[in-house]
Amino acid sequence: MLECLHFLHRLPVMPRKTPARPARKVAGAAARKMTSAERKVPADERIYAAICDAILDRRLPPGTRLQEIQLGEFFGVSRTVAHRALLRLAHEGIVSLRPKRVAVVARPSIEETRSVFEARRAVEAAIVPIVMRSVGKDLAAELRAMVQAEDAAYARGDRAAGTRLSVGFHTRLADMASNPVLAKYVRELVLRTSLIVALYESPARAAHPHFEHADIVAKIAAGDERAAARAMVEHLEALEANLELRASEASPTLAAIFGAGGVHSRTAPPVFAAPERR
Amino acid sequence: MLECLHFLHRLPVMPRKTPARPARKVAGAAARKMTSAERKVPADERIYAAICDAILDRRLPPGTRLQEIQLGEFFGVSRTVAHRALLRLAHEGIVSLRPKRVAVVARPSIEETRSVFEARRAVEAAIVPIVMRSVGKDLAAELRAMVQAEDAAYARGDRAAGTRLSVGFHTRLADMASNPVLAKYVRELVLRTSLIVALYESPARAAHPHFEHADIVAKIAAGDERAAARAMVEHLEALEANLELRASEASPTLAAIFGAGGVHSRTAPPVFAAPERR
DNA sequence: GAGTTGTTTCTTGCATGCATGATTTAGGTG
DNA sequence: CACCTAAATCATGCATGCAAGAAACAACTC
Repeated sequence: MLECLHFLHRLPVMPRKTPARPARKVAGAAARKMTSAERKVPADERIYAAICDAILDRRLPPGTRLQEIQLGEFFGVSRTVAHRALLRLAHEGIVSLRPKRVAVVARPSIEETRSVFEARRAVEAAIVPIVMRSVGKDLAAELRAMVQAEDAAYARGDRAAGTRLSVGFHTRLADMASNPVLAKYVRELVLRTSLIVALYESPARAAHPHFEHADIVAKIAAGDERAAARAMVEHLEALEANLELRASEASPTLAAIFGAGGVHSRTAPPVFAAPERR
Repeated sequence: MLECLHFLHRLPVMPRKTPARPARKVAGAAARKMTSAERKVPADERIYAAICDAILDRRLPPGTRLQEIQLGEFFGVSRTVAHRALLRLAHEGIVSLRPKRVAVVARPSIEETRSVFEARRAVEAAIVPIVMRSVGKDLAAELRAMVQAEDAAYARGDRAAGTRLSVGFHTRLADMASNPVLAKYVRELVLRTSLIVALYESPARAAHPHFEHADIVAKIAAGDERAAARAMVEHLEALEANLELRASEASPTLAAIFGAGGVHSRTAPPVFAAPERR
């Protein structure tokens, strides 16, 4: 029952205290393996973060079903807590949560894609000059280092690391603006972008590593606010242009999906839960 | 116990079904007074909307305590539902929700104020050209009408209506961009601005009605994207500049607050719950 | 009398039970 | 054999009970 949550390889899977009352503080040898960090961070935060991580790393594709009982069991908490995490994800447009229906990882529509990129251009273009005004050489150096690490990752073929660093570039830049509001928006939009890319990424793009981050950093270092902001906008436009926004394989006949493989029974789903049928 | 929720003058106060099971559909003459609209809109949405409305109308000042049981009773639902509404408000920075503590309407700090206005400039300046590109004469006319209504309200001294229309100008403009993401951000930021204004509004500002909305519309109609966006930025800057960002009366000695009036007992709080003490 | 400590009274955090509605499965019919 | 229908199963929505923690109150000491 837990095996379909492989995308969350978070170790601290507490064995779900006995059906009786958890006896929170009494805690024998069973529940005491809790890092101090985990004790402080509320459980719903952990679930939220785990799902975000999984989405950013593309381990959790759009359409995946997220049952609250399952999630709760995995993290050793009740449905209530899992539900809270899902609720927050739903507010941020990362999971789709319709009443009485199983929560699923969102599948952003084409329209939504347009909106998300438009918003990213607005927010991130604004962030660039803010960072430039408030920041010293040291941060420029940090950015340069990040870009180098990213390029190195792509160069050695480590796409996973490359993606992570690429995401890191945007979020770190956002953090540098010292504006929690804007930083939150960027994080949210980056997550949604991750879903979008998972759905619509053009296969051609693999061969198309982008040096645009380096370009942005260079323009930031050069001190030309206008040029730097424009570089950011163009980078995001390129990213969007590289998508193949065809009307996502809406429901390509179940046969086409499961054709060769044989249909799995409900009680033994594939490693990744099957994408939501519709 | 309910009397301190006067700011929510929402009529449908269901008398909280009997302590026994609600028997949802059976519903005698008691619970059947439910508009079809109310039946569809989930209860937590209604609570959320009611609180937002109250904040926008300045009926609900920063620091007001929002107990979930109280809220739940008022709307005829359980703590669970009220809690969900509070959770959402907390995500949007409108209420402050620290663990094990009563939720209170947020009191944005000075730093936060800066962030909110910076974000508004970024988002709303971006919205202006988007609207200009996608919109026909009819919408320009609608904007003009809104501004006229607003000015009229201020002219006749109806500040409540003026504020409402002023808020409406920003949110309607945001809606015109046909971008749900950006529209959501604007709604959120406008709400937070409302709290900020409630905290820091300079008394001088009452005498300072702003014709800047009219200016923005004029520049939009004129078709100069750059000028229009700049007008929006300047409008927001003026708004921020008009605040008196002194370190909010942190804790002006209890005596100063309750000095003349005599202290109310806990069971009979003043009409508006006293601002959170700290 | 001011400050501090102990006690009482709230209020929230979380888990769970029941009911509703969705989804799936099985069965029946043209 | 496809399509529709009915029953069973499953997952969530909501209310509530219990425990932990905070706030308010009271008493006590210096």
